Amino acid sequence: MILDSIISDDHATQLADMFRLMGDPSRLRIIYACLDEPVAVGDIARSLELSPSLVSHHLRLLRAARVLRAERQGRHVFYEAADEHIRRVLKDMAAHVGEPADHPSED
Amino acid sequence: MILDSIISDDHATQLADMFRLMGDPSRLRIIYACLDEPVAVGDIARSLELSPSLVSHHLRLLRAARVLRAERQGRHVFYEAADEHIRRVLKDMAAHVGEPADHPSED
DNA sequence: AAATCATATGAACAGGTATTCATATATGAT
DNA sequence: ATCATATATGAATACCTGTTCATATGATTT
Repeated sequence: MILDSIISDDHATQLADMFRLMGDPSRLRIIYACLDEPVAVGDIARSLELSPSLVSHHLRLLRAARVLRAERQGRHVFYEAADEHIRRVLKDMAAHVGEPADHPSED
Repeated sequence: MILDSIISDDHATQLADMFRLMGDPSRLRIIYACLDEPVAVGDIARSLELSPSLVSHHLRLLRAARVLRAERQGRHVFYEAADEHIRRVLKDMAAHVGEPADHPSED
């Protein structure tokens, strides 16, 4: 029996890299913080009560993976979602998590 | 300046847990393998060239998080995607990864 | 130039986790 | 009952990564 939904190792690794980036609470909150509008690093740090250093570390990863894009303006650097896919993925996942369990016998 | 897209720590942690599950290549390939139709554990293992033990470990996590649902049939256990959100999230992320970089100066 | 603010970076440590191996449980057949 | 097949589970290990702290770079003002 042959499965038709198999993806290549390369593709899986690439996708997994993206998901893994969203798989950390701090990083996910950072993504959410600048999902709808560009936000400066310091503002992200303040509103989420995370150290600027930690935020910067995470932003570097998110930028490198093209989850967020950066734009310098004076001494501030503003980050925002890279594209619509990111926004939709987060929205769909939120919908999934928000739903009550519709199948009774999960452990 | 107040941000409007901030999510609670709880919600972020819940979402991050889901994403982290998809953040491993083996686990992601397992999800893809049974995304469109129910597939038995052994078939997943064979087609992905992973040990049944490893597949079972991963399936347990995916089932507990309601990413996949299981159904026993004789001595086989078939796994399939839990709902449409899962399928859409994977599809959107694939679209994102598949795209060429549209912003030139990322590192 | 110095000084201050904003962001980035490097090293180091702690906690987590993917994988393997051995073993157990469950279902069906003889 | 035993045997074979199919999944699941527990422990052990090797690797990875999120966070903190100290320090560096970049930008603006005086």
